[in-house]
Amino acid sequence: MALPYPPPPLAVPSSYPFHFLPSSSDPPYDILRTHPSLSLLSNCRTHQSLRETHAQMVKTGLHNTNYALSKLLELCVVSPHFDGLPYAVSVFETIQEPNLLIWNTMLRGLASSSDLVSALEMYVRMVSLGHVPNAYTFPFLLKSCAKSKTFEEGRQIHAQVMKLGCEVDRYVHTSLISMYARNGRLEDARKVFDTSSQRDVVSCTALITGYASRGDVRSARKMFDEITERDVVSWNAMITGYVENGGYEEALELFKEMMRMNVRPDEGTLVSVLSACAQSGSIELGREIHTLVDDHHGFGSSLKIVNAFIGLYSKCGDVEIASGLFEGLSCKDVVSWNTLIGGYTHMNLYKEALLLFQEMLRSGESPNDVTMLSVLPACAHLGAIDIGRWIHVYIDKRLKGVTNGSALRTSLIDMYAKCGDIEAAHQVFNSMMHKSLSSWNAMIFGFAMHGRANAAFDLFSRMRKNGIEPDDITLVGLLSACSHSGLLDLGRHIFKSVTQDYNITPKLEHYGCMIDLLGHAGLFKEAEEIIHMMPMEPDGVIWCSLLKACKMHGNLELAESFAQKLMEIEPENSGSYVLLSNIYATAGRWEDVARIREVLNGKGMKKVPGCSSIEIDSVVHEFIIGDKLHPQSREIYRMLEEMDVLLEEAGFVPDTSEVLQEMEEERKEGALRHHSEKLAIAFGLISTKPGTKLTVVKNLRVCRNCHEATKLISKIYNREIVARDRTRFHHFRDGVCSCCDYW
DNA sequence: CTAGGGTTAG
Repeated sequence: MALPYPPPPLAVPSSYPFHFLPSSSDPPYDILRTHPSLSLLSNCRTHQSLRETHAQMVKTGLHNTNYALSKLLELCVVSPHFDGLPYAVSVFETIQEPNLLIWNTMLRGLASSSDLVSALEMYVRMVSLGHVPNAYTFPFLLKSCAKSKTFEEGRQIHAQVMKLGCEVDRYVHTSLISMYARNGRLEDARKVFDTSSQRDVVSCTALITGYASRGDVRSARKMFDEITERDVVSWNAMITGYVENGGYEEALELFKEMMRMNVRPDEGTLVSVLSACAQSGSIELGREIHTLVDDHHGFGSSLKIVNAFIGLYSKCGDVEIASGLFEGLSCKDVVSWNTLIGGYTHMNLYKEALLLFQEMLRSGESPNDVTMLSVLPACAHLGAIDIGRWIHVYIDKRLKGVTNGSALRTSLIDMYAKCGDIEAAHQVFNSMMHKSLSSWNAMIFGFAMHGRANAAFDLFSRMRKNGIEPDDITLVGLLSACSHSGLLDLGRHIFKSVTQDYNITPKLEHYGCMIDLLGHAGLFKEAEEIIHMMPMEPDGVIWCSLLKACKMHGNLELAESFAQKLMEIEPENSGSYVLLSNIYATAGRWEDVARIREVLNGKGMKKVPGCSSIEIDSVVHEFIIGDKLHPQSREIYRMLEEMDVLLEEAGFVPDTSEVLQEMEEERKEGALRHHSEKLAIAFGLISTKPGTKLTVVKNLRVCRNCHEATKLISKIYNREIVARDRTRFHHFRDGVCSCCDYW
């Protein structure tokens, strides 16, 4: 048969930046293999040394050989010492005719990053250039599909596997099982599993992980028990499966059994077990393992294990030891930073969390999604909106397609709402393509907190129209919207529908909101009926809200009995004593005030100091009552004097009963003692341009005096002032507050 | 050159 001459041009997509030059013919293999530049390659531990070796290769002409290039790429892609993937990609793009090994190496690298799209693009490019994938290609590709949560692509790859007859390859077979299992498609995984008669440990382990990640620990255990020859990995998979599903006891039990059977634990075992200890609070076993590890095995130098210990100690409350271990690390990775930052957030040490985050940035470590999920709540607590905004930009720029995208947005909504910028929160919410239930919930809570009950309920009906079922948290959000706005009847209606319409068993929080609403309205009888009716004991928050209601309605008798309950439940909480003494003071019962103070002093308890913070130019400034520690203290107090004069001129009369109830030593400083929020506002006024909105965060509730004063200040200085107290937001503008004096 | 498990948050 005569071939056409000249041959027809190759159909090559024009968009590829490839130069189809004739491939350079590689020199004999032996020369290549022993070439000095190539032996240098394996010693490269930094990005810099890699580039130098690459330069060597260019000098000697090795860069034109596919063999040397594949070695170079492989090193870039697998090196644990640095992230060489971007460099690999840039080198790859210069290769004139990459061979199958090189394509596979690139896919290998892309599979370990979690970038499915790039991996698929690479595969499509490879195939459309006429390469036929082989059994080495698919495991990499399937790993990419397993990591992302879309199994559609995985199924298409499966079809390609079948077309090429690669399903008989052991590696491909297990990769397919794992891909389906990790995507939650256990039926499909099982089908692939059953096509082979040989049930090796590896396939079984893939299924164990799949069952466990879907919450089906029993099927996982059944599979585990069926394995005749278990290896470390299968033990680890089962232990992790238990940990993931909260079965810490079983996990630790299995670990002990594993030790009894003389299976030597590896790094992965310890990491899982330590995670179980951390989450279940088994600090003793954790310490035991710590001494064990220090004594025998060489695990002390393993970064992953040290990180696991940092997690253990910071979760179990020993932040000192955790930060000691962290400081002792000569080489920290993202996880080390994330773990300690998360530990600080966990222990409510928000300032420390933010400081460590800033140190992380200075050190040159790039934060990832997990970092942000720890840092954003810290911003939210402290009202650090500038840092929060910075993080928002960072997420948009650098964390575009990460797996936790939805969680990150939800965390941003919460951060903006808690930092006082409800509009920004709303914008983030509206920009979300895939809204999860928790993002709806976060937005509803945001509106509730800002006293915008209408917006909360509008959002709720939008949510229902979108066919989304509310959960218990959604309904707490709605109830708290009612309780922040005093919507008693609507609250009653929602409370009823919790059980009747949504088939949700009311939790303590639902009862709490309802009791708060009733107490606020002075309906103590009804509130107490609910307390008798509910199946659980009320907590401190509930008694506290009733106590506050008593103060508002001047109900001394009930106040005493509620305070009694509160002291029983939380004997070390000074709040109950302070509240009760305030109530006595309002009623003029000074001997009772003195008596309570004595009890308080006798127990060595101290009133929690009011603390307000304001963020100016990304720096959070904290103030406590009467505080003179700030470097600009003199200017602040000068401003306060001016404010007091103007307030008086505007007709402001302080409520003296609130002044009189201050503690003795505080009273010495007179009636002009300034609450922390006023200090923060004064500082805000002198540190920002006229007309700038001020946002203040306070740890306690705003007192009536300060509330009145702030209303006037917003008018006198023509400033919008947003203040967050313990439970909600107040937006002061032109002499009025968004809460309409109901809080 | 390949497959199963393993740190951080929620």
